[in-house]
Amino acid sequence: MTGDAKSPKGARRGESRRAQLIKGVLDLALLCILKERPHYGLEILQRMNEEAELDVADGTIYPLLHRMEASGFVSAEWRIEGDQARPRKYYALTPSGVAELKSLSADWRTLSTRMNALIDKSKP
Amino acid sequence: MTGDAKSPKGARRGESRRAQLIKGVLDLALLCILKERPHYGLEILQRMNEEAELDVADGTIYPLLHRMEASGFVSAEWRIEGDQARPRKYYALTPSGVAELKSLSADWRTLSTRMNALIDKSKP
DNA sequence: ACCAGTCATCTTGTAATGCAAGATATATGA
DNA sequence: TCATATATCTTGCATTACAAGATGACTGGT
Repeated sequence: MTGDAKSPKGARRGESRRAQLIKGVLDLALLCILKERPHYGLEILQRMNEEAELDVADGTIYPLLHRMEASGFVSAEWRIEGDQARPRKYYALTPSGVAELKSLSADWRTLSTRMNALIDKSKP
Repeated sequence: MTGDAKSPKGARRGESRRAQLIKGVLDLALLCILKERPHYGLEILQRMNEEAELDVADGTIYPLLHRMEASGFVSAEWRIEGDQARPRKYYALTPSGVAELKSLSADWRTLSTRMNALIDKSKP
């Protein structure tokens, strides 16, 4: 009746990091960018658009940053840099965020390897 | 007031194929698999899980197939194969699906190149 | 001083979709 | 007959990328 005898029932949603990866390359991109140095919001946006060509909107980046902060991967701090007058909110990687980056990028490597193999296989 | 002086409206983000890609590597994987030969639903599921390690559920694959069919990329046909008794629904690529595969895999190549560059840059 | 534009952050509403769980139906074997 | 396996499909929920809007503060032109 249930027809689903093999599915691991204990695995509630949110455990599967692979699903996360498939949906959000954005998470990985963000962690990579913050690994280099702290950035503020619009700066991240610019780097994603120009460098990674991900074509992200600011309505995407701020909720993403807040999710990452709530997960403990990112910390935020208002700061005044150099000669600019207004403070900007700088986001930085936490140690736990560094670990997450390591884990996510390993997952990415696996996924991209498999996908490339699939694509090659589908060619003459 | 509206603070909306910057939006270059028009064609900007309409297509969203990139968003599609980011979210759904599944689409690409499906097209690749069907390019080789027609498959029926659970067969696709097995290949995705074993070969691509995408960890997909059947509640994912059937809606995906129906979307692809509605988009004209995939055609479906009940068929009886060899000695098995019950018919299975075989899905195959249409010419338009082949074109979509070509387009999507080009997008994939771009994305994976940029992501790998980002990841490399974030390393010591 | 005033006003328009820019920078920067944040919120809201919508649409897409992956997924667990359930429903349905048929064939096979105990 | 009943349980199991195969196979397809549906439903409800949670996530989330995005457009559009809101807010506030500084700057430059007049």
